[in-house]
Amino acid sequence: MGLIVNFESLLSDRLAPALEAVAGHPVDPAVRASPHADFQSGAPLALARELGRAPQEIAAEVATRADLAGLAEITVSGPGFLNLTIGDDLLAESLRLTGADQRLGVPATAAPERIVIDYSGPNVAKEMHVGHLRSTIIGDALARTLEWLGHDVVRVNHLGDWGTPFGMLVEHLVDLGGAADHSIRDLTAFYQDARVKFDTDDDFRTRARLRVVALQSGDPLSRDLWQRLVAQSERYFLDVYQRLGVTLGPDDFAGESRYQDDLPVLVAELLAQGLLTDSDGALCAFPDGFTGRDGDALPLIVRKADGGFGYAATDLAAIRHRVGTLGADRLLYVVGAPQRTHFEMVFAVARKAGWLPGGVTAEHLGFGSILGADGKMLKTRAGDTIKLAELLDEAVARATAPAIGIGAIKYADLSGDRRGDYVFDWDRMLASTGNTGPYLQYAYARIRSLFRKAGTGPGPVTVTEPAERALALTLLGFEPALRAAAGQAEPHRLAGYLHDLAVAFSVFYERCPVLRAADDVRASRLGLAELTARTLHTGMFLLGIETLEEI
RNA sequence: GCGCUCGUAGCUCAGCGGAUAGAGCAACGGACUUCUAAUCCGUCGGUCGUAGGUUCGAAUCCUACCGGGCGCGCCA
Repeated sequence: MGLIVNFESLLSDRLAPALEAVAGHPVDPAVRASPHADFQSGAPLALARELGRAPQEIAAEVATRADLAGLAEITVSGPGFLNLTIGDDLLAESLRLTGADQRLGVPATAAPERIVIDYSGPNVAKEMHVGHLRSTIIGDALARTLEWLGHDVVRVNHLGDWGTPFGMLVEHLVDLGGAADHSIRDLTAFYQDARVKFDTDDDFRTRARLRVVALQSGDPLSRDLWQRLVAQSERYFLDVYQRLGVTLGPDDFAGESRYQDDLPVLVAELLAQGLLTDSDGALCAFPDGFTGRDGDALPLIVRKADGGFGYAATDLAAIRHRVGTLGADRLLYVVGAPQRTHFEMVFAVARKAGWLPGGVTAEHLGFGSILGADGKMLKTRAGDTIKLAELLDEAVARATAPAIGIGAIKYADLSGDRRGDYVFDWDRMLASTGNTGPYLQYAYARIRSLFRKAGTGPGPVTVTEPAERALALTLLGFEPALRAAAGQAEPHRLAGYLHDLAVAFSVFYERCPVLRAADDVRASRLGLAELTARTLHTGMFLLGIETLEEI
């Protein structure tokens, strides 16, 4: 169901008429959470100049006129702020309503959209490395969140499973006898061996090029060998996803190869619309507003001079498919920041070609890099890229439980603004204090421990102590936090909220004995604890962070 | 060169138009016969890169500059 108790909007609704009466026209009450009260409105300050009156005077008049009966106390404060304090009974009643709701007071969206989220996207025949971590974690958190809010989410794992490297890889497999059953570790060495041969052996290079042609023209042997590489890689990816607690499954793979038959059609459509220009044999689109190093228009190369297709063509084909066939209303790409220009160009061309109609939005959700302690891109001491599987191994080894190690990595990634770079630091992410995964997991485990010992269940909540009040208010902030996180594709807003909640609970836990309290108080505090546990659990689930019953 | 992005406490980060800029770590000092002290409380610590501008009000918006990162025609 979802029954919202959103004090900001409730207060706004009550203040708006009073403000309008004083100002003579509608005014945004601008209600915000406040450090000086539960909520505040700064609207009178904005009106002072216009009305030629002192802001305190305006605030006083608004306070007098506003009908806040049964909702809040209002006082004038400071230079002309309106401080709003919710009544304790209303707080308790709001908690009751929220607690009685399966969805913790968060209604499913009234306007569900079909949202296609493109994330993770590793390369076949290559091991996943830290470079795939952020896309996988952030994309999954967004997928979980949007889905829970009632949207129809389609996860797409845009595998790198096609293109010239596969001529080389398949040819190398032929050289090795074709039937060998390689592990993915073998495949990493396999890839490097193939690469070396490609770079040093002219004969092999020629065969590799012919192999690409054979593969792309459907030669059965080539396809079979290629398919083995793909299947084996997919098994490995799924294993990593399972360890990471990521919701990408076998049905979500949609590699670049899937669009190969669409590419000639796509080129024909673009040509027919006059959107392509021949440039030294390559077919390029030149969307408006993009310039290169020399100041000339920047090309989006759709078909290379050798007749092959690059990633621009595949990305265009993917849009065409996601909108035309999957019926997407919204396309999200959780892909590193460096590809920003590329996607802007692809979107521009797709718009012009009509594959992205007006009602459909496409967003590139970029993210920063993971840096080492030296402030540079995270690498091993030897300077190699760090394999994801090994990173997960280390996380598990360093933590007291696998879920804590994995949760620490994921939370570290989700707790900061995704656009910024972040410094990877085991000690910090595994710390039990601060804005970390372990801190949230610990808070949750403490609550579960309470219930194991309680013997009785929670009862009606009454709010009296300051720590109870603070916790109650924080609990009721779940819905706005979630809305902010989903609306702007910023998981760190939800993460920050969960940390605030865990802190509010910890303070409550220190100051307000639960099990030793007298009957009614005990039941009430168990009620607060239970709602906290449910909120933490839900929020952590939406971020993809596992909860533990005990630590 | 052009474009994007980021410069907030010693460190790692929140805050992104409103009241004395907040956390965690680090440093120092407190709280466990008491529900998980993997916790909590306190102290110390900031010309919010610089300079202008807009505004009643700017870390937040605009402009310029400085500094870091990234991108800019056949890799994805």
